[in-house]
Amino acid sequence: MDKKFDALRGCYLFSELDPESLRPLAQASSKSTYGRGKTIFQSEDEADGLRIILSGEVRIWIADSNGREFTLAFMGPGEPFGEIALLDGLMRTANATSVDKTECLFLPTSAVEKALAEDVGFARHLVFSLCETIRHNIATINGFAFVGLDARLARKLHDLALDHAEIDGPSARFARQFSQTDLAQLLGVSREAVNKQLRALKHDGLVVQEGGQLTITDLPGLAARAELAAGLTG
Amino acid sequence: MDKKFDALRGCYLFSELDPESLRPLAQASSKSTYGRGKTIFQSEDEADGLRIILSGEVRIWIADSNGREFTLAFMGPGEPFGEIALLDGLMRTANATSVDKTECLFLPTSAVEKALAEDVGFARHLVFSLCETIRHNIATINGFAFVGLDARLARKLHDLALDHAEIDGPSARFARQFSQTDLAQLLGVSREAVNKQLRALKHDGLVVQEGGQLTITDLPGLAARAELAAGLTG
DNA sequence: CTGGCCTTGTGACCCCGTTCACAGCGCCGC
DNA sequence: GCGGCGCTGTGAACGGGGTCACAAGGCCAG
Repeated sequence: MDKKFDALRGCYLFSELDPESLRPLAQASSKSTYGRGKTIFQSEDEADGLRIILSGEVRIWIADSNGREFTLAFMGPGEPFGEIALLDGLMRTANATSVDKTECLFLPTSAVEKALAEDVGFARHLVFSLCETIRHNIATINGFAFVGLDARLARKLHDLALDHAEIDGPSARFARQFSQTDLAQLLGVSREAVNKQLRALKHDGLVVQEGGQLTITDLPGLAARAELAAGLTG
Repeated sequence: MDKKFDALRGCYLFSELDPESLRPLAQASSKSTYGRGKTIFQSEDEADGLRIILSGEVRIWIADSNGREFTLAFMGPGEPFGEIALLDGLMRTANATSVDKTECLFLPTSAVEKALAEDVGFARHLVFSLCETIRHNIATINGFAFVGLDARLARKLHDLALDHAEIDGPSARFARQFSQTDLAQLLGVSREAVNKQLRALKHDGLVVQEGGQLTITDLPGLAARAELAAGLTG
């Protein structure tokens, strides 16, 4: 089980925990593997523990009663998820689904509580993670309240590029495909509306589409279109 | 300075802290009073500490570059605010303004850090507070992404009633006036749009307006209109 | 009392995003 | 190879919310 131990040690959440405390934590944890598009947990479930992504990608999303979906975040290797319901003991706030085949390390509630009690560093990192989530959500609210779809799409593409693309000067090539439906669900609008805005971005030479693959050709231009300074001030 | 001590002791944030640890914390804190509509801190300021409302009301809000405002929350006595930037060390996420004359207890960063180190209960309460903020923000995002303005206004009035009104059977009388502009800023729409929806609510007998004072006459009806069950499921 | 100022009420007009309805394309499985 | 299925592209029609422009009432200060 040194694999689990190494996984924990490599995670920034535990970077300040000494190896002796880490060993039992590794033993209490378990690895689970999910196929493409599998449900990890659902909104309103009861919390069972904390998960850390080892490989793959997880989508965190909410839905309405008609099946419309809004994705709050895509999370990647090294990132923890499922902390909120675990920490406050209430129902899950959102759904979590694997995008591709993904591996997670699962820490049951009891193990997390033990780690929290023993390790201030772990607790602090979890708090940072919560704060990051809040800042991300406020940015989302800002977008809904203040920003037109044109700038919102530009901003989202810009953000996605920083996380999911290899940047080469002014251009960025995505490591994976984001469909127009993916983008629509990230922005809370219809797929057709995204299509229309993408057409505008292509027309203005900010992105190109080669073989179904979207590539950003002018990252600074996108940032300008996103009015990155505006709307964040207050 | 027993006033500060009592104020801290009355706050649920410190409910598990023993009096001996509380005493120095009370000494490190200071009370500040703000007039109507005064700025407490601004978005992008550096964090200086944590505040707890003793009396009055504080509005937490963001704005865009054109001056349009969106209010994230109204906070009342006993509630802490300003934790986020304090905990992650980054700039403030929002503005805080006093609504009426309000008194706050101010705990500088150093005092909070000391309390965090000494008292697990305090840390846990702060974490609960963060989680509550996240749940509130997700509900807001849910509204933007899924819910029409009609239901969103109903939902917001329902929520406001629970916090700011005395409930009398199916009806609720607000303890203070919320102008249409207030509601518009809570919902992220124009004042005129709120006016139109209010007209519909009045027409359907869910609210009445007597002398500029809005009163809810049918709380269950409002809840139904809000489709409270829908949109939260996922 | 009177002049601002804030609030509510309301209509006209416009634009954007939604919904619905297709068409074409590429890929995978049988 | 053929038939689905998911993705992209596009257009028509509709509606909701934004913006602009007023009018009217209440309240406070001078």
